[in-house]
Amino acid sequence: MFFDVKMAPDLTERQRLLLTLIVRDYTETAQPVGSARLVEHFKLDLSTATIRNEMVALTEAGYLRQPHTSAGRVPTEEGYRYFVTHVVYQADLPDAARHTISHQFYQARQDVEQWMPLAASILAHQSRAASLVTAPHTQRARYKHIELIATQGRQVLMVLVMAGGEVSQQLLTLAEPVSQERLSAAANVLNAVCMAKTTEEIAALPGRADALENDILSLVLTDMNRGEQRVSGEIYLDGLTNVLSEPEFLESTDARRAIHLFEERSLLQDLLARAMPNGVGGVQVLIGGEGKWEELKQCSVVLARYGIPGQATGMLGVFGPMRMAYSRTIPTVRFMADLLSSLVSETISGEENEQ
Amino acid sequence: MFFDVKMAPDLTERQRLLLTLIVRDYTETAQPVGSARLVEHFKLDLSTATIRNEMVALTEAGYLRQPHTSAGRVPTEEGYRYFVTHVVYQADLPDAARHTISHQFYQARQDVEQWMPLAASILAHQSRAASLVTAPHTQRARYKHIELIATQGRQVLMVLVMAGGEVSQQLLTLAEPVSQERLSAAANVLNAVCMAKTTEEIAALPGRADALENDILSLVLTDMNRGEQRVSGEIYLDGLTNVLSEPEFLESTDARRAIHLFEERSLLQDLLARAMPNGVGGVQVLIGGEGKWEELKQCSVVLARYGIPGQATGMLGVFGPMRMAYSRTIPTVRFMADLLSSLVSETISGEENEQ
DNA sequence: TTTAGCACTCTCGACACGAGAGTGCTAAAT
DNA sequence: ATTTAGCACTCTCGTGTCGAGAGTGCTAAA
Repeated sequence: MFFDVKMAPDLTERQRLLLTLIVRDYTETAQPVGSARLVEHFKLDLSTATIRNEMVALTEAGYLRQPHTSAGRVPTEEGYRYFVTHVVYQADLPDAARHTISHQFYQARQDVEQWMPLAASILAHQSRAASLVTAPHTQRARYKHIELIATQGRQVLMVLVMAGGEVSQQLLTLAEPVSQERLSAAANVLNAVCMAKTTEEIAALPGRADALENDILSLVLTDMNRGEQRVSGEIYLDGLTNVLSEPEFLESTDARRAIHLFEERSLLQDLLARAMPNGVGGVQVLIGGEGKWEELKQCSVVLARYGIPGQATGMLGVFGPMRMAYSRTIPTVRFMADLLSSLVSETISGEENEQ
Repeated sequence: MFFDVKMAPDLTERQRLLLTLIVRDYTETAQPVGSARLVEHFKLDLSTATIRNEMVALTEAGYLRQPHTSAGRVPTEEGYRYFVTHVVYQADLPDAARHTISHQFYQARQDVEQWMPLAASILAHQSRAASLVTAPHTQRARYKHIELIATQGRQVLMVLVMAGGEVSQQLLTLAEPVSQERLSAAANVLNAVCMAKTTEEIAALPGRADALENDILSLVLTDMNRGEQRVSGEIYLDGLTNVLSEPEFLESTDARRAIHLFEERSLLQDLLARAMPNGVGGVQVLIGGEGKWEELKQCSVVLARYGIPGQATGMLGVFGPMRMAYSRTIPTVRFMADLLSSLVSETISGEENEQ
């Protein structure tokens, strides 16, 4: 979906500069930028007339548009896309930012449960927009461990651990009370039998003689299946208020629809699934919904997948108005994806992977 | 903070009726309601002039106000409070709603992790506002079970279960690799020693001879302490978009501040802690921030605590504009609190508590 | 005590008008 | 051939005016 540099030779160097400046200025001020504003604010050594001439070229090329006759120019979706692919895409995050982020994660490396909210918070703060992070998800769940803990009566807490470190809990109500010893025995048997197996392999096992073990086993299977069917685990959001105070969200009703997308988790999962079919790697930038998402008309989403392809991956990204600070957002998203990838690989493989 | 019925005898029966109708109409339409509108919409057997006379009385009593000279009346904070305490407070949720809610929970009773998001979703849907639910939290954490699971290398997953059913996971990096057998042995020892003990009791134990056990034990303690210091566990939100589309949130900047309150979890926890010092029981209604919360100027919050006092309690509530459908919200919140209380008591005590 | 009547006040939408911003075009300058 | 100055043109936006309409408070009659 990205243009190659050589495929867009239709802009002179100066036009490219002007487009860049217009995008930069507009993302800051949210005001259409005119020729005079451009020359004074960026101290250009050109007259406004020259700039106006270039502007008509950029407008005809489809990168700019005028809200009305006597207004300045505003980037179109193509304008943003040009800016993203040609100017900012390969930019790196400044060292200072890299260090502070690494530091924050170093402090939280102990506690896996803090990773996701921390990542969401950092993303939201750095990009000054809304962020989303999904927990890493094992595409092919592998059984690691089960624990059965008796509470009083017939209630039993089942804790199921996957190879990737995912943990799911469930409260069962048995037909009759069972002692902790009995439960532990059953758990031990199942742990021995199912170790490192996938759903299919477990399903293919011969049925257990013991009724209790059999019941638990089927629950384990449904639980693992449910995990696999989800596109990804829980979704962590942060920074919605950042985006709420942007001027384009003050009135426009279709901005409100976009936020609705974020609350309805199923919609969001659908978006993630369809936006990123590919593996870990590049940062995907969805500008204005790309015609596919009506709800994202005025918005942009910067997404990346992290983790280890084929084993456990999750997604993270930033959501904001189309007029977004891509030059800050894209490097941040890429860096965070790399960082989380290395954390996940430490967890799974146990290899020490200082970065 | 509630008025007693006998403390507010300053309203005649008819004035109370009119106040009720005005509140009802205003919560629906968000438009100031005038005398003519009142008589035609509710088919009153009175003239508009009579109603106007009563309105001046209600206005002088502080229950109504006029946005401007030629506008209808709008309830004041005192007006809402009167309505809440005298008209709607003891109202019950209709049977139909009770049944559907019970049904939804019955289907999800198996899976503890679904309770909170489900409760938040139901609250948001029923009240058509934003909802929040905190996980039940054991005020005095009691150790129940620990599980240590080796991943490759020096990484160990620790799963700690409390008596109330809370589970916390943590990823440890040991100084040197340790076998699963060794870990299981240590876990068994700790489980035997710490069973059903509180933080203080565990801290008072003599140090373990074994270095591994000692290390784990101190981690357990910090983890339990962290749980106790939190006002409550994770906070589940839902329905923010409901409240976002309300007219008072379209422009007003201080409505935006209120939403900010919801994102900054620490602020929210502070609010919850200060709003509900007391135990389980009544539903607390905060109207317009009650002078204590600047951020909630135009908003109301309906809160209740649920669970078993002294053992495990959580909070749930609804957040919306001051112009909120209290007559639907308050009974829903009360019912949900009761429902969750009985679920929690099942989990803790294991008693079957059909409701 | 209720109601009809009426003058009064205030909001709100429509309309007009002028200032200002920004443009496109043309012709001169480099 | 490119850049620039100049200028007419168009459009937005804020302001002011105006009239219609809504809703009130008051007074006097029922």
